[in-house]
Amino acid sequence: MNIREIAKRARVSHSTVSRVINGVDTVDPRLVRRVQAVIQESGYRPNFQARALARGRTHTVGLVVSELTGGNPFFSEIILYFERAAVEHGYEVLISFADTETRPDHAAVCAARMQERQVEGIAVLTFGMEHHLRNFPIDVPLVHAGSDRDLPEARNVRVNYFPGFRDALKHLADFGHTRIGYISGQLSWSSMKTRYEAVRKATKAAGLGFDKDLVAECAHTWSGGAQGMANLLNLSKPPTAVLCCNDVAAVGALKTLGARGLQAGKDIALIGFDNLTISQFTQPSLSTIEFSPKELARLAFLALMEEIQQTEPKTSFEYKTRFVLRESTCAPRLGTLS
Amino acid sequence: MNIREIAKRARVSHSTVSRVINGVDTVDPRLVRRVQAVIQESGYRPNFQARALARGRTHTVGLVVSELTGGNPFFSEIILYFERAAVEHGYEVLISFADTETRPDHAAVCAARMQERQVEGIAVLTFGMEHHLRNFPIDVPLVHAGSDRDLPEARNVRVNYFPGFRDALKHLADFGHTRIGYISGQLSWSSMKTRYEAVRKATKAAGLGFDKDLVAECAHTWSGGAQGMANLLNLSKPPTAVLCCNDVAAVGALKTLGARGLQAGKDIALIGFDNLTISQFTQPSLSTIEFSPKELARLAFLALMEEIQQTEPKTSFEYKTRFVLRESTCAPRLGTLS
DNA sequence: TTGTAGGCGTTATCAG
DNA sequence: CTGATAACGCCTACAA
Repeated sequence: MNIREIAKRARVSHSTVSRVINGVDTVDPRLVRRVQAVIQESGYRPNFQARALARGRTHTVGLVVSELTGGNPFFSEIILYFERAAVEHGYEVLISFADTETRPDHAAVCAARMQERQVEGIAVLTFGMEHHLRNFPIDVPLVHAGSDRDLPEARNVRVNYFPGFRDALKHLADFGHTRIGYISGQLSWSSMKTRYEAVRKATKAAGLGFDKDLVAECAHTWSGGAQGMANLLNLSKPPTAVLCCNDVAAVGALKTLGARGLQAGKDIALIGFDNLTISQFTQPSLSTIEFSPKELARLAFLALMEEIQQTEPKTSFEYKTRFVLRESTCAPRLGTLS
Repeated sequence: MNIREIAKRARVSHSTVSRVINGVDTVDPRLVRRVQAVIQESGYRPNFQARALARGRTHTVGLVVSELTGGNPFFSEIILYFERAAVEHGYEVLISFADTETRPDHAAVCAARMQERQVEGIAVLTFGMEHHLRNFPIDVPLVHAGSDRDLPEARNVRVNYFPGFRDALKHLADFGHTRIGYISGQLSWSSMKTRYEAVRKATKAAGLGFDKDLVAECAHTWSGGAQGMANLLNLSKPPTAVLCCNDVAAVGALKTLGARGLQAGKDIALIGFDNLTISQFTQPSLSTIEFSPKELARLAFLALMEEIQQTEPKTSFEYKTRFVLRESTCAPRLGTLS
């Protein structure tokens, strides 16, 4: 069933059918009705491929996220809200998971595949692996998110990690903590590097000394967090408070604490990052730093729209992190006991 | 940069270029080299839209999942593994989240949108809301997953809920439990209804009586689980063991237990469903029933391939649940104390 | 206001 | 083995 068939049945030319479909208002109302009736009863739907080919626009965008984080609800929500924003703007989204671990250039491969599909733009939200795209000339609009500065290679939704960490560290300093640990993701991920720097800066801003020995570099996963906390507790002088690079790692850290008979919010202060729904349901609930996938995904999509439409002047999109106080923090105890 | 431009530069017809691109082996090797050289240096990539139009195949499939579950890692992994299987077979995937809560027909709307995009098939993995598609004539191959029986309206990856629940209940019965609660998702979701029936059947199979009053029907979310457990504990005679419709709800239930000073695996037995990664990181770790998104997504994709290729005879895909023992179960205590 | 003709970038069917 | 030529389904001047 195509446009010509409809035309034949409605006894008009296929151009007229095309006009009706596209709401051109110079068509005789009687013809409009006749055509629409035929469309109705035949259940005809225009072929998007053909339309895209003719118009040169696909109304499709690509979204590349990191595969490592498959079990991390953060990315699940990124996808959800990105898709929602896209649909609201009449776009469809092609999804791809990049294996950033074993194949650093995989995100580029995914992006290239999408480009063949004529996507109008691509959001590469891998939070730290974007730089591998530089060597691949992708010539559709590209958007990243997560870096704290403007990127030379693509539009970026900047993330200001500082406010969240600043208030978190101020909170800990007020409690009297001086030995503050940090469970970091692998610093080869630029986003993890950026968070690390933000922690360092925030520590100093809180008037505390930053101690590299209290940084555990692990995978930013459930098990990575568990490992990181184990490493910190095994130090001869463990920290009295610990920040984590994300909530998933913080949940892993909680597990290690439990296994050693320690309790966050009582024996040690623990702070996560992301403010996932789960952080409300841990025991104790997790103080954390909000990094809303909903907001980020929305900003990323809007930035992508601007790139596609070449809007000028460009809006400067920035996401500001924010400290969320719950139950997992307390005054120093571990250090003072030992 | 299109196929004609390449043809001009390589001094051949565009048909020859097409042949080279598609690896037709009757082309003069010298021409092949000449064409490939031009393709190389120009960075030309074929236009998938045009190719799809000409071939009548898009090599694209759709995946519709439920939006409610946005914060649930289960769906994040479903998407990941479905995409992976698709890419392995040379397919790209269009993703959509259906708002199954407030718009029961939304999955159908999403599917219709995808159909306009000429997807070759659609997997609607909403686990319980599929029946709303019946009234929408979608005429591309459709696959569902989660029902325990073959569906009239679409191919289905059957899930056998029984083995998992049977072993779970046997385990509880061996401990001596007789009052076993169940935190169910809303029974308007057919998948929740099916799980409920499986629990009932398994309870009887374990030689126990099934008590409807010990079933709490809530949302299958973190907070739903918390609420469900609260409801059960508020009974005049609470259950000594509780099953949950999924792990996310079980984590919510753990939260309620903690708030009341109770401990799973000591004061009360708790069993989840899904075997999400997080179930290894709760405290105590969660005994659960494995419902692997990885395997399910893979089976769903394979079933979809069969539907698309109209393979005969059809493979009967069934996923069998399996009980996973961890630390959250114990002998009855709560009831015996009161 | 309507219809005719040409084009979007491919693939596929023919002669040659 | 190669190259015209005609689809694929739609949009859009341009002409009527």
